[in-house]
Amino acid sequence: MKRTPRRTIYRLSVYLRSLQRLKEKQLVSVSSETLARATGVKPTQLRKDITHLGQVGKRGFGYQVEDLIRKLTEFMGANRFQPVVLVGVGNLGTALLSYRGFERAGFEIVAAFDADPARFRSKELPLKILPMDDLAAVIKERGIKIAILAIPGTVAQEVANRLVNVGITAILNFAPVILLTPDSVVVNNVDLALELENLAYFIQ
Amino acid sequence: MKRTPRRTIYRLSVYLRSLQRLKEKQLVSVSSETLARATGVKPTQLRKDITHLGQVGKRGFGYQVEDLIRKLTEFMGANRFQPVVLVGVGNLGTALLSYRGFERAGFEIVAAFDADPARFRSKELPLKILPMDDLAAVIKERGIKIAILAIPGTVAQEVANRLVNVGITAILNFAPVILLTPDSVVVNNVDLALELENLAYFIQ
DNA sequence: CTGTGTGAAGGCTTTCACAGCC
DNA sequence: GGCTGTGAAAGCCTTCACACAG
Repeated sequence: MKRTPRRTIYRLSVYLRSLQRLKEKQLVSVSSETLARATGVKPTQLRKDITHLGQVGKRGFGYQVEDLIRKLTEFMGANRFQPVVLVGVGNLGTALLSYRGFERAGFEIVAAFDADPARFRSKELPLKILPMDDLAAVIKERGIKIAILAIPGTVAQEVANRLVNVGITAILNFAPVILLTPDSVVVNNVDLALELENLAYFIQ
Repeated sequence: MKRTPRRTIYRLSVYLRSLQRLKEKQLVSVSSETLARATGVKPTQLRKDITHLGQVGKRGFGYQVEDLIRKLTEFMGANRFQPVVLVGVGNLGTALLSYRGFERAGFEIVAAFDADPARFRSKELPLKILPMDDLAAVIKERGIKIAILAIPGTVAQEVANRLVNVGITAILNFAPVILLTPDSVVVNNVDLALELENLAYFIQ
């Protein structure tokens, strides 16, 4: 089997999400047609994507929901159910700390850091906020690989460097800057203003 | 000139962002090489993208920062500096309300709605939260085109339908579902859990 | 006969190589 | 000489058409 394209991997996550909802509705099997419609792609695309999982469906019948979920989960990793650190507990960081979606997807924020851990926090947080000085110790000790970066752009690169130095290999970056990292580190950027700007372009 | 690809439009926003920082540093001109490195793309790609703006650079010299910013801004729209409504003021919605990046990018959240506007809010918000019943009136009255959706997936489709019905044509969707909308409506999805999941796949 | 799996075609995006202008 | 602009080539992803299994 050829290397799986990045786009395909992304869509596979989407299918998994959608299947979990179908399972909740007690659905046992599903056709590529139905699942494709639920996820906003074309049926052929979905079948092609699923090819990367190996032999899965039954011709003339469709996919077993449970089976497909199992195969997808397995494919997406081994690497899920990972501990994650959050760096930066401002407005956005606070929201991320309280976000239930991560948990459902198999991730747990096990530590949160902020330059000023003592600063007033308006709500009770589920986690004690640690000072940045503890970053290295916690990450190394627990062997954490994934970090969420929710800090101002001005300090993002510097903090990213520190994270990479202590063993982080995957960064979900909310700072509106392009991080320069070694090739061995993978970065996903979420730039909220960019999304809006991009959206606005398409308004006629 | 051919139609500008979606990916290109996206990158053009990135260049604009980066140029604004360069301008703050008093830089007057910049080469495709330099700007490309700052934004994480290849110089040829950048030049190809900039082609869509028409004749911009000086050969043998580079791009005038101010000039390029002006052309990019113009190209990206007319449609920036738009009023935006926020629907859903939970953890994430609150963070978005306080997020300064939108403002800097030329967007203002002019109204925020929640199913339960009276619910306890831990911090002072810059805007009064309105009940969902006011949605139609506010959007129609002010001719708003863009909405940010930060509500649970279970109700997202229903609310999206309402938004479309009252004139919204662009949705920034944070709910982890694929929204079904008419072709005339453009939707950008930001699924935080998906981003993490995707990231985890690439850890070796 | 239904609906998956897949080679081949088609379309889109990126990269290359170099012509052209300052 | 240096750096942009761009046709052509390469690469990647999506769609098609249909073989084939249940």
